[in-house]
Amino acid sequence: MAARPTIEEVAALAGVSRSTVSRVVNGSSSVSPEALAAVQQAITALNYAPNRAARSLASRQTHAIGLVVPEDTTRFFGDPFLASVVAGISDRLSDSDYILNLLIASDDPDGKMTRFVRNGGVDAAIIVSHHASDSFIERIAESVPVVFGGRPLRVRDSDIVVDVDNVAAAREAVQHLLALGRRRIATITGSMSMSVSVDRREGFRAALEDAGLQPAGEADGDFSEQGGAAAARRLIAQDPRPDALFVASDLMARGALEVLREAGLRVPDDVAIVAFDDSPLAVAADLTSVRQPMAEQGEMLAGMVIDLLAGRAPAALTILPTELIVRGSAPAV
Amino acid sequence: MAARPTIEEVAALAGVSRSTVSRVVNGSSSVSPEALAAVQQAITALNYAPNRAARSLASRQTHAIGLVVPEDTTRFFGDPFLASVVAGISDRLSDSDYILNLLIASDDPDGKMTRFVRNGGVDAAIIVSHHASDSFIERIAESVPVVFGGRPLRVRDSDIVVDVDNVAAAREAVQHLLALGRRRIATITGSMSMSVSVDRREGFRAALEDAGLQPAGEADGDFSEQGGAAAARRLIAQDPRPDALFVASDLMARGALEVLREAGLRVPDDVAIVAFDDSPLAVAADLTSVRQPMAEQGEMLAGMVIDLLAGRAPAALTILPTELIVRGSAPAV
DNA sequence: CCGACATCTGGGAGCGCTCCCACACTTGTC
DNA sequence: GACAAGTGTGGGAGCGCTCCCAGATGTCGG
Repeated sequence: MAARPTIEEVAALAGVSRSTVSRVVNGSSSVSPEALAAVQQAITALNYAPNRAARSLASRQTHAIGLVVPEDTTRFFGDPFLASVVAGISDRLSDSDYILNLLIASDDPDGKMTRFVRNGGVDAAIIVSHHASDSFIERIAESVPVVFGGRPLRVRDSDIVVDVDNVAAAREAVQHLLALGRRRIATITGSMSMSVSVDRREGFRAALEDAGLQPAGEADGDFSEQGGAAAARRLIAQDPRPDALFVASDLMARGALEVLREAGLRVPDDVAIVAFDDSPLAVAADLTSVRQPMAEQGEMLAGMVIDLLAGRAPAALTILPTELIVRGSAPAV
Repeated sequence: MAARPTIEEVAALAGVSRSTVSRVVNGSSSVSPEALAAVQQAITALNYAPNRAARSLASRQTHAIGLVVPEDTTRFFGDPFLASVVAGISDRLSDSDYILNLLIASDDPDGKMTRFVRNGGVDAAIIVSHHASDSFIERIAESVPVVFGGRPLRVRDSDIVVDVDNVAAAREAVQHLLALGRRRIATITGSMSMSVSVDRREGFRAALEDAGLQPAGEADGDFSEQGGAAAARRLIAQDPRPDALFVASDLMARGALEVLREAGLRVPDDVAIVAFDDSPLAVAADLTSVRQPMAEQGEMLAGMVIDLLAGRAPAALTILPTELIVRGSAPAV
């Protein structure tokens, strides 16, 4: 907890002016080699670290990017999708001089998070796992540039979004189950306040309709493992029992698998499963799953924010590719 | 992205001085009711939010607390222990006017995280999941007050630590297995670069020694689900096979359970298991587990940091109680 | 009726930077 | 040899706050 030297002290030691030190610190080109060397030496000698607050105040930027996740802590931590996205974001950001600020709160009752953003806590925000009810998001978008991971339910013209084609991906997943000869196909959806859930259900319904079939059940699993288990319990209690499940996330599928096992149902013989995300969970549980490039999505989100802050306008809508990864829970035909 | 009003503009509208507005914003007492009302009105009218950077610069504090987690993102997200601790910290902090800054990095190659802290990014840091090799922690502790969740391997006099008695807790866990009549007891440990792992193994050994027994195996599961599975695989390959496992975390136990099931071994009949953490995972998997108050630990860590910053010196070492929660994986005698 | 004290208020100074302009000094050009 | 066009450098101003001191006003007791 040594006293922190100021730029002025570094300048004095290096025998140059404040400005020159600032140029060195900020990597400006027009500094003579001698001055550069002297300043660098002074910096290490004094163990100088520029004051963030002063820098922010003068330059009007914080060099911080907020990742807003409107979920409670438990959910945030449990979900491999979010984990991968965060990993992607961190990865991309570690090449830049921005730092990541995780802002996790299912809602923002006292407005602390919103206030933090509005007070100039971050230069921009990435928003993932956005629910229709998250009104504080709008207040955030008013004060800072924003990029969405996953389309918000109500898109405004100015919104910048990175997403996958959930409808098409879900359709393909269900078509795989159909190709396997399954006819009583049910789905476990995510929360309907999120567009991903709505879209995947839409793809599910469309595929069945194309085949002239009715859904064998739709249950909300709320994107959690327990929710997936509960939904599976409801679905297999039906008569006739579904012979296939399209589950909107690996995590919910894991919960469902447990329930099927307890019920003595074999996967895929009795019930075939296609899940979504292709997270490490899918590998571990041998789940056929729709791969969406989660880490890439994170990287892309981060890259877009950087572009945005650099004055380059990113594309309003980016659609990333998905791919059905076939494993044991719904094997190849 | 409306222009942000300054304190000066608020003052002008309210017909008072900058200072009075500052007093209102910071909750100072000596402001007349009329002035208070006028200022509050002006603040809402202009939608004023004080500039964080300016405030930090002038007051020399950031009102941010860093949570340093020296793990990679995947591990950070997967572990229910960390999830609960973070939840506890957020909870406690949400009553204060501090915000939480998650600093997650298994190491800090370019020193960005360290630099952030040293640049005055946070007022203090909470460090959890500390490994012996994390040298950047020391640099952080040099520039900012620090509180440890879980004893670091090398404790310095000035360190403030919140922990549980891992040795005693592990001992009790193993004694439960002994009381069940198990005699070939093995353990799956966490990473040996962490004191929790060393301590729990010590408790394991001590309990066996008290009973005049030898460990039936010790395997490092690295506190991950896959690590736990791999460790279990190694342990059950031994001859004679262990009839009980003390696993140093619920997450590793989950991995082990899967392996046991695949091997056709029944729990608890063939292999009894006592795990550690008593996270939601333990409930879901019906694991007997040592409860440690994770959320409370988080709350306590946060409270201590707040105390520290308020000039109140917290106790150097706080030991939280543990309790063995008996479930199906190692039922009551 | 005046000093002693509490209560409220205003404004100067300064936090540690960045940004911009001005000023050397060099180099090249016709 | 005068002028234009670079280079590198220094310092003033200012970012939007907080902190502190001084002043204004009110209150009370002797």
